[in-house]
Amino acid sequence: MSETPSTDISHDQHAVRRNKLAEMRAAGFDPFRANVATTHFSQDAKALYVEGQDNAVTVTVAGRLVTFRVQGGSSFVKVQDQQGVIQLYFRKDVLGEERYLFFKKGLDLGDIIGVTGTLFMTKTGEITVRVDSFTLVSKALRPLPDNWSGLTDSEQIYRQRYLDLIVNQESRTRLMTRSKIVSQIRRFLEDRQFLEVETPVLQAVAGGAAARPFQTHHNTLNTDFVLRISLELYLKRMLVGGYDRVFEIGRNFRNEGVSRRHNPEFTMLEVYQAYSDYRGMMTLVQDLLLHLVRDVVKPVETEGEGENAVTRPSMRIKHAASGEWIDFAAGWREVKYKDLIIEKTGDADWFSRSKDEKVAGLQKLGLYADPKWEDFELTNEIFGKLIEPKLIQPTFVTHLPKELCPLAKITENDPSTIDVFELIIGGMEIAPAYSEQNDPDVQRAMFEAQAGEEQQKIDHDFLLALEHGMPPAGGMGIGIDRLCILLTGAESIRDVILYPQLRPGS
RNA sequence: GGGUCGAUAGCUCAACGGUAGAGCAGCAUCCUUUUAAGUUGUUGGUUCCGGGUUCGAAUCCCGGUCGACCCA
Repeated sequence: MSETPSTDISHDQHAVRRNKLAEMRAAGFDPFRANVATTHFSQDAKALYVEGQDNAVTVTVAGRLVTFRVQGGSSFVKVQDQQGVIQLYFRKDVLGEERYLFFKKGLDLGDIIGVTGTLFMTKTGEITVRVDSFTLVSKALRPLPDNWSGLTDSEQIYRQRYLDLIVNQESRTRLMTRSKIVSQIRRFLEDRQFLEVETPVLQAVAGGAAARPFQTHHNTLNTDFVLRISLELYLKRMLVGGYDRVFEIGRNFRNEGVSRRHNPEFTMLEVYQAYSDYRGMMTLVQDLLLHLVRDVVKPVETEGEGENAVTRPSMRIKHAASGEWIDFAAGWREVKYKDLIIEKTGDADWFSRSKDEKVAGLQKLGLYADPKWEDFELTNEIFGKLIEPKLIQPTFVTHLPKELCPLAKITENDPSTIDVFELIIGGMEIAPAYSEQNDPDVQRAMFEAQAGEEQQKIDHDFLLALEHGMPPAGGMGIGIDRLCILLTGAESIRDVILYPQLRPGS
């Protein structure tokens, strides 16, 4: 140990950067008070370059420094903005001794700068800005993760998503695709005269689904509330109110497990269309998904190899979990729930079997069967465990058992099923849709049958609304997060949610 | 909730009972068209936290925190 404390901070990047900032401020320049009037984003700027006409166009662009290569009196750096990366060329003889020194010594990877200069093409063919002037507009006091290896620690990726977005290009584009998907869903529905509405998150009764809600409390009303678990019941009130086509894209909250496919808060789209039914919803959801694949995801397929390779638009997306290609352009399969069960069990009389026989049937299929389960739960275990995960290509499963949803119309010639479908793609439930129940008496009876002893959980205000008359309607929901998993080929819901739920860090 | 695995420099990773290392980044140096990484030199560690075993622990054991995967 040395007698005198070392003042060498060259190893401490945070301290080095703070020193540089302090020197700038001492010299009368504060980067955090500076700004730049940009004229273009990076890719828009590059698009202005005309082949062979170097230095004809002047642009002002800004972004974060992501590469920094000094070659003596000239330097190449790259900045990244929302659109991507653009290369900048700094020369000592253009900028002058003092500014070039500031550039070389004052700037660090991660800093945000603005530059004005002219477009030219380097001898290796990259469109580049020849910098006439530059401004530091934000100093990064912390170093970036290594731009080459990226950020791999999943915890840091989720907790410090901004770092992930800066250095991991896959995350950048995947989460941008999510934004575009949501935006295009809105446009698609608005083009069909659907109105976007916003309904309460804080509710007295959490209805519309079977899930455990989060509880909260309003102080001045001195009332307990729950966070909504679905959008359904308030949107149907809109149908009663005469909004014939409505939708909402909103956050739902379910106080349940966290997994690769579940986040406690997640985004749902729900759509209701008066004078339609579940078959109308089939057309709507298929049109919507084809639009999203064609115009947002824009998959391409490559044929041939090397120089002869040709890429052309495709409608196929690779399913990350199975490696199978999901073909959206092929005819979408439609099959009844009962037929799938009969096919899987090999028992044409499955639905008239006793409960004991069903328990035995599950065990024969290698499934755990809890004797406390109801008949429909036993059957649905087969669907959930053995059938749904295998439905990779888009499949409408129709006519589910009526116990699975109390809000849909009973099938006219089969009182054991309801007029609904579940769209399964990639082994995941993507979109359920119903012919909505609008008979207030049937609806009340269904609620009471399901609620059992928990009568206080029935939304009587919703039943009152139905008694005023709700038009017949088709309703459909899409889990936006799962849709994004599917369309971006992600492996986990955390990859398509900017800030997935984690335990608070230390 | 249960099981398995993991946490080492700013980032990516080695070291698996015997002096904690490398690449990138940083710092210094030379370099005016480079494409992850130009030259030469060089700094940098509470090995997640707390106990224990041992002459000696990043490493073995126990407890905890956080994360990933699988199961419920």
